[in-house]
Amino acid sequence: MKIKKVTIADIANELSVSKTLVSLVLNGKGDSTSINKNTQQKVINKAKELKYIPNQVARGLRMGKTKTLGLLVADISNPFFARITRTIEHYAEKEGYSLIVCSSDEDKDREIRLINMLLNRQVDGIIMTSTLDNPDIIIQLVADKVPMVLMDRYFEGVETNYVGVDNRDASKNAIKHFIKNGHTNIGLITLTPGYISSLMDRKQGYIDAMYEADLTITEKNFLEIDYENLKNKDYSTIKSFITNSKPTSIFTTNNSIAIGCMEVLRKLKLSIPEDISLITFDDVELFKFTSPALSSIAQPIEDIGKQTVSIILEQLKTGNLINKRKVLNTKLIIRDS
Amino acid sequence: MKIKKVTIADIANELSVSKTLVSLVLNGKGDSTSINKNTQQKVINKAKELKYIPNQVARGLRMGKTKTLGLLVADISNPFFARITRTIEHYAEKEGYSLIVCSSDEDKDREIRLINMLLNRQVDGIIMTSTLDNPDIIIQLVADKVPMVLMDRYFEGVETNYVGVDNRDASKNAIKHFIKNGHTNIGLITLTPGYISSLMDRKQGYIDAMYEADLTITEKNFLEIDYENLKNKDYSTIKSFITNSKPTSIFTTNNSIAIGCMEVLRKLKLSIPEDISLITFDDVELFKFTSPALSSIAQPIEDIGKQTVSIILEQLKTGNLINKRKVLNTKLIIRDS
DNA sequence: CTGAAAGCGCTAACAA
DNA sequence: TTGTTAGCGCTTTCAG
Repeated sequence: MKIKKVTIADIANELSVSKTLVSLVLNGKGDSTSINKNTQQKVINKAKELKYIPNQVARGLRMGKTKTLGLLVADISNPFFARITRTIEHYAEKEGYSLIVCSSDEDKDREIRLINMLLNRQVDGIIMTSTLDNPDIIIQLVADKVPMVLMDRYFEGVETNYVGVDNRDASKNAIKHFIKNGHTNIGLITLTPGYISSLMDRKQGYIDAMYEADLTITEKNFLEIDYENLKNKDYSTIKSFITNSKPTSIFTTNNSIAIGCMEVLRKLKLSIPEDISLITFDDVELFKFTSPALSSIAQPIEDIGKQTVSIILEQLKTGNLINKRKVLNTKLIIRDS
Repeated sequence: MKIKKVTIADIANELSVSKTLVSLVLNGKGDSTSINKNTQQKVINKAKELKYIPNQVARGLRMGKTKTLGLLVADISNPFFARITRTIEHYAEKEGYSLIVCSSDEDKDREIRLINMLLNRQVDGIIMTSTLDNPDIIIQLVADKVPMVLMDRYFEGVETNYVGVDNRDASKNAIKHFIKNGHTNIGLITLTPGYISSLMDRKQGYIDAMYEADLTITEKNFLEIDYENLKNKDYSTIKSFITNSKPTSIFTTNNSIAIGCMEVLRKLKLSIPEDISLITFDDVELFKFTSPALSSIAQPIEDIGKQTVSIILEQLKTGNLINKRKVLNTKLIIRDS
């Protein structure tokens, strides 16, 4: 099927020079190895004429680096991750790196498979939002000196790079906003894999604020919805949570939950913010236009992507693992909800 | 930096067997080549013990296939493409394929660079939404027998695979809906690279409907907004279009334009649908919750992804290029706008 | 200034 | 039942 491929050997043969020379010239090392300008031009012309396509795979094998980064997110179709991916792609491309993108679907077995797949493919580094409950694999990666940066979620006690936001403080602020407006029965809806650091911190921020205001918290304040259910738009638990706990305000820990929540409130004919107030983590462009405009905590997506790539590139360039921790600022955007 | 890697040679040495044997066993060909069950187990154990990671790059070089697909979209951060990517990832992974994802940003030079990058990386096939005005490169790819499928956008006269929707008919229906509701001054806002097939067809559908209803169309009915401006949220041309042409209804050819449009209408204090009606191509989950709920043309995203992968896999399996054309159905969702 | 040769890790004839 | 050998296409000493 594939048409015979042109290799440097072909160019070398046609020109009766060595592969070495061709390789040197084609890699821009012609001048530094002082190869005849004339010969250089001939090589370049011939390459063009033959429509030579350098084989990155062979190159990767030889050089031990593929110029590829693995990007493992929870779900690429979530606008938060999609936008981050775009910025990561942008900054990675500047340095000649491509991205193998994959989604874990918040499934840890799947994530492990994907990490192995990335390792098989010899990616030069891995950027990931891990959904693991046990960081052993991550620790192993560090031990194996795999350049890596955790995004959005970290692991307590694991020495590696992390880029994210102060989830705890951001959530605390949101809850304080509720409290300031007289709310006392504040519900929190979060996701099931309860060990995910960002989600835990968001919950903790909630607790902090409630505690500080001397408000009591019981199990009735919390709902954990299963990722699978959320994905399948099965919002039944949200519905019963709202009807049972009757919160006057709700804090959701990510954008998908917020959407589910709006769906339920609409079905229940409860209006926002008259009946129930809503603030969510993650800002989505359209929240501005929803009815009512949704209040949210916006993450600095562009910056998260930029910092992430910059850290991984630093490791790739210096050849040393580093251990940076970048906690960026969020913005609480109060709209009409 | 990288720790010494374990190869099949290491396993072979430790066990005093040949690399061949190890390779055979590890690839599950132990039985078919009737290798001693015992030996097989020893190899497997040793591989585990040494934490052997197969090198896909070496394998790819040797076998001439990388088990990687290139996915080139206009912009991965656009929810339409993000969702398609997710489904493509899903179906590709089932067959062991990974995705190198990249965004062209509707920039043809960039797209050409990215196609070359994918070719360099020896992807086994390419799935793309091309933004090219000139299909020469695509024709060349076909000539070079690169498995490929065009998504969303095709090229007239180019014999290759395509998966998309009937843009023309879908748009025509939307406009007919406007007309049925008494609109005569209907604006169309689309994107600048006017040669993109899906966009052209959407415009043509508009023209069809207007023509059929004996409504006159002038230049004042059309606005083409530059992709860069749209991306930078520079909506000034939309604003002047609306104030000048004073349409009573607007059809936007994709979701980003619709968002820009809402932004402008809000600034202009024009309400939907009282002052201006709006229908857009592409449905976004949140349109249901915008104020007012936006009417849209929904594409069968799941199916587009599924068909796309299925076509490319068929080519990969049979080793023959095929030439399929799948035109899927859209759904006009009339909400409150 | 240019070339020969080795080898990255793997698979697949072909031998034994 | 297992091993030898020859590359895949490329880069890179080391020689000339």
